[in-house]
Amino acid sequence: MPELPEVEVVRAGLAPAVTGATISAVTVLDERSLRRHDGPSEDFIDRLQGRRMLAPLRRGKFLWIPLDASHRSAEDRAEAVVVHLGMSGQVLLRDQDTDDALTRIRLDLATGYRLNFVDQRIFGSMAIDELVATPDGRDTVPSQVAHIARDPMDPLFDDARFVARLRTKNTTIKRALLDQTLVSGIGNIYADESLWAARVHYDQPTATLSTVKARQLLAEVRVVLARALDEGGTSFDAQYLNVNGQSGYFAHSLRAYGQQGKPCPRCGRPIVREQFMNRGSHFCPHCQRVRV
DNA sequence: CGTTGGCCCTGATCGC
DNA sequence: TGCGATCAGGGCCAAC
Repeated sequence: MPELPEVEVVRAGLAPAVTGATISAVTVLDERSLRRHDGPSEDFIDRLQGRRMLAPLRRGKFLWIPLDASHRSAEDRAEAVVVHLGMSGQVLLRDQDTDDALTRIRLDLATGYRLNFVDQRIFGSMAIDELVATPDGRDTVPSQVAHIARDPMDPLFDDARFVARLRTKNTTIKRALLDQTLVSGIGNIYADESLWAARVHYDQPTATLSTVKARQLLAEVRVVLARALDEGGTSFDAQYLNVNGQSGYFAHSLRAYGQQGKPCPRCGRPIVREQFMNRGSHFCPHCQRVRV
């Protein structure tokens, strides 16, 4: 489900409710949602109950809430609650008398709020993870986030390095956009939308993209992500909702994703959907051609 | 080593 | 109404 804009909407929605709040009770309804937690659910619960949360952060599609370190000994590493929404995860901000279907983990806060981590397919997860320095030493992130690249909305994202790495890769451009170690936060929807905007075919080998074209594509990625964020993300159904259970509106602005059979907004010829990497790729065969 | 196919899962929806 | 097939926004890792 959620890509960078949707996760950022969740982060921003969570911030006022969790920052400075203390966790009073933790309920693990389905242990499979702790697959990325290094320990049993009792460990997750014990380490979280009574802890105070700091302002939530995000990189790409990963969201985390650092935990207040005040009660720990100096040798302990700082840690955070990491949330990944996978394909179908949501975080819903509720009162403590409200339950949601498919809630896998529930956090009750001393302020009276309840956070329901809801996830149909259980590809998402919550975990307590230690914070480590990023390879460039400029930031601290959960260890399970350390291997991914900065996202394109990050002021420290290195455009030149990204373009240079594209050139050395033996792969095609959509694969590269979805490779979170090259650039994070882009998923199937925004990959298709950005490629459409930049008029690049999904199967174009990255090594054959000119520097100019690569930079243009990166610029389109940023335009698409920023606009989607501005519209509250993409909601097709109840699979993506913000923390208050509301839909985003970017589905109305999609140009390629899910538009198979409809006219290309640029040239009027039908958008086509093909299978690629076990998913759908939506594109305009006229505007987006593989250039050798 | 870098790249890739297969797999992890459930529930909503659609067609018969 | 019932039921099986199909589909879904992601990430990981074994196997090549």
